[in-house]
Order: sequence, then structure tokens, then C-alpha cells
Amino acid sequence: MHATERQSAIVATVEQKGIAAIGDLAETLNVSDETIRRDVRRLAARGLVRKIHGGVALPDPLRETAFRQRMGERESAKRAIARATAELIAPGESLILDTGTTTTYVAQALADHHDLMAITNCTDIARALATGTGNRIYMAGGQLRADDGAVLGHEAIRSIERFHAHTAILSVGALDPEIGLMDHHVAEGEFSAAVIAHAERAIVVADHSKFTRRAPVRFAAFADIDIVVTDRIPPPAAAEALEAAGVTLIVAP
Amino acid sequence: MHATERQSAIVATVEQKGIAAIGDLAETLNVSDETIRRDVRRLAARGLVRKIHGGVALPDPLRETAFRQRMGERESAKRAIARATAELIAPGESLILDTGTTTTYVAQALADHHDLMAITNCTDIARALATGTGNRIYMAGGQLRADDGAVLGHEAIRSIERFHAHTAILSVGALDPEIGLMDHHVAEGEFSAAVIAHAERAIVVADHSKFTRRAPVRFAAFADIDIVVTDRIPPPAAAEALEAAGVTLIVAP
DNA sequence: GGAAAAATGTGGAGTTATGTTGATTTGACT
DNA sequence: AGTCAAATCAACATAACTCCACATTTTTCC
Repeated sequence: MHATERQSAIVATVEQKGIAAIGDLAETLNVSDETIRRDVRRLAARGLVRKIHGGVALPDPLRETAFRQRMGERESAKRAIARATAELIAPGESLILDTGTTTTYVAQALADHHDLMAITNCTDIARALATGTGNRIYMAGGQLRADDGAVLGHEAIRSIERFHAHTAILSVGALDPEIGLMDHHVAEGEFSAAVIAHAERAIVVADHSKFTRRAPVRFAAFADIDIVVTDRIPPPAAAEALEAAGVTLIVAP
Repeated sequence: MHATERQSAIVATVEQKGIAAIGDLAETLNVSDETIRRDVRRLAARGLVRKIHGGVALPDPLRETAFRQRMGERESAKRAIARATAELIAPGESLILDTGTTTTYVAQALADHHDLMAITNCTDIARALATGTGNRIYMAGGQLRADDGAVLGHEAIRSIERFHAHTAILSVGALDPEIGLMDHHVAEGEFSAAVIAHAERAIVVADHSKFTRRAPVRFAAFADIDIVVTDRIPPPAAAEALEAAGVTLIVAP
């Protein structure tokens, strides 16, 4: 049986039953669980099925975007980071917040704060902060990315350039001691760099998985930022590089 | 039974009965109370249900902003207007959409359209349009109003000025044969005027109640716009004034 | 036939889901 | 207000699941 045949069989099973367990599929199709998972990963990437813990289900009618899915991954770690980051922000402070799942949680954690002045390129973050009392929110203008409601591009960067904030809070795609800070897209990286340039101090929020990843676009060095908030003690090489660059490391409890 | 199935079952039960006890759900679904609580916590975080002591209830309709409340008023009329307006828009057209409850319905009605190029100052409208295929959305930059997620101010107007669209679609606070088009706030009025100035044709969407109201800020005359879409035949004086100004009147069925 | 590419299996590290226990909070009832 | 039982939460332990890197097998193509 070819891989494509097997994948069709998976889709057919799911369409018939609505939901199917990885183990059952593996047994029925005489392959290992891992092979089924690989198939499911590919099918899910094409939107044909939806991955759930332990199995496969019909794609969500509400068409879950990649962003919303990432919001669910390592959620508790991100919330802990968000809480710790929110404590670093004083009332009345001016902020710039980047797009990202972790920064979105930070925005939610900042809901109790008041009299903030915040600039962001993400519609969700803007809405989350706007509920707070006395907060003034500025949206960056420019082209909207459907997936996460983020505004990116040179227009967005020009919006940022009109401000100079106390604190920048940014997500990253990956952190590496040799390379520095990385993002997945050029537009994200350019925006992140602009954000760092227009704030007194830069806080990077990154769960521990970011320390063991790579992303294609390098946009800053460790020396360009001031604080990293994460959820676990990072690998030694990264911790040393951060210290050497004068970056304060905060591990959220 | 997988976690996602169980969560769907919880939501379904709550939607059917309006309220459900933790213990009952645990028994029915054959898991511990604590597991149900964890599910409920997650569902509540997504706003799908509301936690109450000892059980789960439908999400709280209480926390309504003024904007959401207005969305509910004369909803069927606004939807009819939105449908009729969407029919006036060709694929590939470029649009500017103003904030407003009726324009928000128009954005939803445009979800089926494709390859649109839209500029808006409202985060909700931006997100609604971004789901369509091949649509390019530009968000105006500037200060955000918490109530309806609208960006207003001279910054927003400057964002608009970079464009020249085929069609502008705008809400108004009131229409009067003597006075023209009115809005409730200065910033809204200024933005509306800029929108009209940067489009070939201007479509005003207004349910019949707008013809018998007044609003403090006059921002344009009837002669400045091209089409009015409403849900009932307007008062004679208004209809005559529109005709005299060369405005096409469309009454949505 | 043999090299390169793709697919598959395997083991270990990390993550998630669940149940259990004990401390704390909540709501109802005197 | 004070008391008590139920409900909640936090913290732990466990088991299942997922992912990644690497080894192995199978397929493809020259």
C-alpha cells in the first residue's frame, strides 16, 4: 500500500466515523503509530483533517487557523510567562507589542493594568488591551495578514517610527546563542527590529522550545535586547550568551 | 472518548439545557469531576461557556458594549441592507469601509466575494474581510476606540489618503434633507469625509431610523454621495432631496 | 545494478491528559 | 455573624501520546 492510498484511507475513515484513534488506524493499516502520525500531520497541513490528542477528527468547521492552533500549544507555559512579564510593566508606561501567541497572552495578562499607552500591529492584542480602563491604544496601519490579524510591511514600520516607547514586548521564532533572535518571515523580522529600535528597553517573551529551534530570518543580536522572559532555565550555551550580552533572564514560575 | 469530543458534548449539553452540573456531566461522560472542571475552564477561556459554582452555563450576555448592543438593534433591516449593498460590489473591486454597525454587516455579507482590496479603520471589519479568499486588507493606523475597535484621528485619515478606491461604503449617524449627512463624533465625521474624498463612488448604508434622527457633526452634503441603501422608503422630503442631489436610492427587500 | 531519495520504524525526551489528595474558597443555612 | 458541606483549586503521580533524530528499509531514477 502506498502512502497516498493510506492517507486516503485515513480521510475516508475519519469522514465515516467523524473521529479515529491513531492506534486503531495503525493496526488497521498495518503500519506503526508514528507513520500514521506523519500522515495525519500532512493531511492536517492541507486542512483535510484535524489533529486531536490521540487521534484524528473532521476539520473544524470554524476553520481553525494555524495561529489559533499555536495559541493552544504550551498554553500554561505561555500564560506563566505572560504573568511574569505583566509584573514588569508599571501603570502609565508606554508599550509596543509585537504579533505572536505569547505576546497575545501578555496582552490578556495586562488587562488589569491601567493608563497604559500601547502601540501594536495585532488586532487581537489591540482589542484585548482596549478593554482596560484609561488605556490608549494605537494600531499600526498597513496590510493585514489573515491568519493572526497582524499588520505588517513598511507601512506598519512607518507607523511605529512615530513613537518612542518605554518598553517593547516581542515574540520571536527562535533564539540561538550563536545567531541571536530569529523570526519566520522577513516582514515579521523587519517589524521586530523596528520595534526594538523604538523603545528604551526590549523584553523578549519566549517559551523554552524557542531555544532549541531555528527560524530563517535573523533580525537582532542578544545585545540589542534587555530582558528575556521564559518558563524554564535555558540551555547553558544560551544562558551564557545572554549573560555575556548583558541580558536579564527571568524564568517564570 | 477524546478530550475534544467530551468538550463538544459539554457545550452541546449546556446549549440544550442552558445549565449543567459538574457532577452530572462527569457521570454522563465517565470521567472525574476534576476533568470536567478542566474542560470547562478551557471552554470558558474561549468564551464558549460560563463557569458558575457547581456547574456550567451559557456564556454571559451581560457584558455588552454599546456597539454590540447597537449590532442587535434592527438587525434584520441591517442584514437586508448589507445583502443589497454586497450585490453592488464586483469581484476585484477596491473598497473603503467606515466603522459602523451596518458596515460591519456589509463586511460579513462580502465574505463570499473574492479578490477584493479593502481599506478599513475597523478591526472587526478587517478580520471579517480577511477570511475571504484572495482579499487584501489594509488597516488604517491610529488611535483605537475601545467600544467598537475603530481607529480614528488624523493618523487614520492620513492612512486613507494614500489610497483611491472604487467604492466607499459608510455608515452615518443621521440623514436629513436640509442638513445632509451627520455623525455623532467629530473624529468620525472627519474620517467619513476623508473616505468620501478618496473613492470614485460613495455608498451610504442607513436603516430607516436614520432619516428621523439628528447627530451633531455634519460632514457631507447629499450631493457628495452617489448611492443610499436603506430598508424602507424614506420620508418624502428626504427622498426628494436625494433625487435632487442625483443620489440613487436603493430600498433593500 | 547502484546511487540518491523517500518512506518507515525505533528509542528517548518532552508534553498532555487524567485522577488523586489535601488545602482553600464558596454558598447556604442557622 | 458563624458553621458546615460542597465545590474549587493547586500540586503531584501516572500513563498515554507526540515529536524529533537517527537507523533502516523501500522506492525511484539513471
